[in-house]
Amino acid sequence: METLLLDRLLLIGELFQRDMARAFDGTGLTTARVHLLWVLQHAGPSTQRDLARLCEVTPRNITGLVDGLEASGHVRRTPHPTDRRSVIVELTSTAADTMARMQGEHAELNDTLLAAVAPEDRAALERGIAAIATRLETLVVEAAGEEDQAAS
Amino acid sequence: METLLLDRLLLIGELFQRDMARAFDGTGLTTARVHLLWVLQHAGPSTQRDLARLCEVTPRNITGLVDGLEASGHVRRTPHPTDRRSVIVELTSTAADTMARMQGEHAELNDTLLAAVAPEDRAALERGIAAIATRLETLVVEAAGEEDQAAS
DNA sequence: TATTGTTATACTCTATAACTATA
DNA sequence: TATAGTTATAGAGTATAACAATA
Repeated sequence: METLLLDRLLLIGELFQRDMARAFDGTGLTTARVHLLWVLQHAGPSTQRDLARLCEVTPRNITGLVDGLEASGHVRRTPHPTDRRSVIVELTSTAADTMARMQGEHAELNDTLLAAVAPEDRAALERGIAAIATRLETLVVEAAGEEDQAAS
Repeated sequence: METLLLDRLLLIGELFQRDMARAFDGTGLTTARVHLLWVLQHAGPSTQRDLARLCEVTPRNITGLVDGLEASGHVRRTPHPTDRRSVIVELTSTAADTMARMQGEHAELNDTLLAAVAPEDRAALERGIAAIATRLETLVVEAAGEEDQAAS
């Protein structure tokens, strides 16, 4: 039985997750926490409310993740300069270094995987994956829209 | 800034998960439980120990997942014919129907996504993804091996 | 009155360790 | 003595709801 392209894509996603989880193992970091660090690195210092929106989770969840990351020394809570309700979360310098290193490894992995593809196939591969990602994103957005409609 | 191929692949993985989770929403099913159902559909009636190995999860975890799926009527526990320690888990007929339908939708999604790719790019895409999956699998296995060695 | 974050509570997934029944 | 599954316990991630402080 031939393997569907879809199954290979799912396998790739699983392998990524497993590899990431293994890389964090022993550091006290988890997938959810690294995701938050990643978002912080890209967005810069942010309120917890903004982090909740960017991560698409509840504010309550951000409280828990920030609690953990603060305890492990990866982030710092500072008061908002004008809004006393808000809290600004920012990476510590060691965490910023860690994230920069991770981004480097990420680019390196990208190159390693691309090197496994025959040079004459690369352009078509890039186009095909971009097309699939776009199509899938449309499908997911449509499905979510229908659900919202059904719920109202 | 150009998007890395790796980032698109990660995005595709996330979108799949989100779409799956949305599809189960309201049915009482979760990603972990559907995964177990999927394994059961492919392996046929199995002991919990075999399910633990196939899902790469602890036996304790299987107990919990089977408890939930039994309560929701998706699986049935029956005694092992010869080994009185063992339990055989099998899909109920309704769950078998559900899984067959899901497999159909899965193949349909595969076709839909492939249809978004230019016909002349498809062969190269298939080859490229297969090459990447193989390379990544090798990397993950190697990394796990090093870790095992370090732990001993 | 609306918003930000937290406390309270609960559920799922996951793990390890100890235990029971059986092989 | 080893194996299959469960109970006990624990921790992370997630959610909703109620609440305090502030806007």
